[in-house]
Amino acid sequence: MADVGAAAGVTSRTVSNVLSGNKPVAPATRDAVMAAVRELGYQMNVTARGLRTGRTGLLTVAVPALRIDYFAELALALVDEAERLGWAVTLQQTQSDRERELAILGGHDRLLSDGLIFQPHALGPADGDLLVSDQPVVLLADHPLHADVDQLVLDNVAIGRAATAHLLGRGRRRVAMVGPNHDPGLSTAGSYRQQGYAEALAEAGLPLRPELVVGAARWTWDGGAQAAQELLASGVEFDGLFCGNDSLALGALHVLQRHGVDVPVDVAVIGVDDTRDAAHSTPALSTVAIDTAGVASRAVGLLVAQIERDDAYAGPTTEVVGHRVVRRSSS
Amino acid sequence: MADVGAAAGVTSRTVSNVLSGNKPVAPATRDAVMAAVRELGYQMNVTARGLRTGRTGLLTVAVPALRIDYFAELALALVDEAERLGWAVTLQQTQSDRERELAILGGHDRLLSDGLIFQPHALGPADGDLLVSDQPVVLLADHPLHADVDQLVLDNVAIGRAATAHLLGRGRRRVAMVGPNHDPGLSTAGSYRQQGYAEALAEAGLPLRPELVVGAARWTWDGGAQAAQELLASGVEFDGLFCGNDSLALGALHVLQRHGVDVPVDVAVIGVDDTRDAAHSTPALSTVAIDTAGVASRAVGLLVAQIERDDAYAGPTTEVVGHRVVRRSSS
DNA sequence: CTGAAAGCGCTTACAG
DNA sequence: CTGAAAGCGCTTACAG
Repeated sequence: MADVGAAAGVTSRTVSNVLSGNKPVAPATRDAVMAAVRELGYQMNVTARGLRTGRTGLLTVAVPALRIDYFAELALALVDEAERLGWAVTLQQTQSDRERELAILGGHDRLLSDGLIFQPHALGPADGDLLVSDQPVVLLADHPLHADVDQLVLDNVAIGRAATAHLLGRGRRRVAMVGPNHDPGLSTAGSYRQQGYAEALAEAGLPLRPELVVGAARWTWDGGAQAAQELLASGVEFDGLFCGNDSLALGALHVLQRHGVDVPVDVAVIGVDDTRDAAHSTPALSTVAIDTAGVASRAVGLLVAQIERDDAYAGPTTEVVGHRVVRRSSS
Repeated sequence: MADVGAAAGVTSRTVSNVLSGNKPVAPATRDAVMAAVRELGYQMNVTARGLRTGRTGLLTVAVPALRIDYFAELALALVDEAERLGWAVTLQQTQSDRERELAILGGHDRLLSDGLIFQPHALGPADGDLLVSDQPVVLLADHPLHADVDQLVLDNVAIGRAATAHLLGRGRRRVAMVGPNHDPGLSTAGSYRQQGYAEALAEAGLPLRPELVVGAARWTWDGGAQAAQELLASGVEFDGLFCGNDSLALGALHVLQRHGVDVPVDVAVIGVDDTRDAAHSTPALSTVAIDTAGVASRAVGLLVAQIERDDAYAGPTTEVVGHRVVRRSSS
């Protein structure tokens, strides 16, 4: 930068002012500096700028795994929203590994960035106590964590209840569920959604039949296909199927149809998330839509407000993320 | 860091050595330092470390748009591969905007990172001359750029030829194509794949019928659905359909089926990319698979070799990315 | 509007 | 194995 200044007949301060635009510079000086920049092929050292200003222009987004459609769509929505506000996003996957998630909470394993949006997967509510971070944080979670930070939380019990109630409302009386994950290490949305499922059945005065509930270790298309196989193989009768997410539902849908089950006549199916694929299946998949774009916009908004010490930022809040049933042809 | 040293009875140099692991430190000293770190809740300033070492641990991946399945899968494969080697990835979208792509080539609009993997979309071969970068770069492209850097290039003509030849090999004689994009600003893969299509027809001694070629401005599911509508509405007969990518093919497949067209009996369909959705449609979609994982691994490998000045790195190369026809039920 | 200088928080030769 | 000090390349009060 000093070299550029020398070539333009000014000091590095003026070069800095021209390049950053922080302070006004006389047009002639400005042109001379830009000419020198071009001639010397000067490119600013962004790391040095970052050290000085305390800003990197980067946000970190940490999710369990990008191979899971929901997290991929969430991450990409966050990238879009951040970009709109002039920030770039660095992606980090935890693979639902508890140690890794604790390291992120604890502020170790820190990437170069000004703030963190973190979706834990293997942490319980009490683990929030371990949040020690001197950097701005927004948590996205399946349940509130015991931590004094911004949190956007899904109401998974309500989601499970809404999905199940929808199928009951379509006249189904033997509604099966695919999804609960009893891995003790993972506090997934599965058990909360299962609770909602049970509540909806109870509200309708219907019995909870354990044989209608099939677990799925991984919430993927293959997991859903396998669960549907199991359900069909068991010979148990069912006329409705609530799947923990859309990936499971699409896999299940495929298997049901291959076995000659008419969806929705024989079995009505509903998923959760409203991923892009849901609208494209045949029949198109009913689902409980989670407002991913809304989550992304709110999460980035809160994080940037923290980073920029926005006056309008009133301190940590815990907000519940909205959801709504989207009825399509599968139910 | 000096404070931590004071609390542990050493200087910042020793704290640095303990934290970085660069130099051996006596166990007792080491423990004292770690204790002080914990007690003071010290978290290293990664930006300062970056300025000093000249490394950020970050790679930038710039693609046209993450809403396009192929680029999303490519970007996520790059994230996976980078993570495997201990690097994190910052994502940047160009929206196929020529100015933005030129800014990236020119080294302006630079993010904090040690290297760049860049898939241009609006640049012609000659634009490569504008590549002025003092940072390591790997280009992923639809055609070689005139630049002395590492490039991984698709052979799009061969891909179009292979897809079309596959349909011809299945006995089809009136093969339609969806995809060419005649937007002069975009040097997409479309025109190359169309050239391959034409070559395959010529090799089989079949005429090129312009009425069988339908453009698609956006290579999305909706774009494919719309193109199929047009094709059906035009009343032209066809028994094979080559789509520029899988998203187009899945949209077209949906519309064909909704209009009672039996795939593959009436019309055999093939796409390109082998995105995850291709295997999940009914019927499962035939496609020309691009070795995305291979591209990701090679791209990250080349970039890291440049960054680390690996002795095994022999200077810029241009390599052709592999592809192969995957036959499924749609053809 | 511009110069000369301090300092952001690390790492690393230079000594011991 | 550790201390004292320089320096990475910027930005920004302090002066003028």
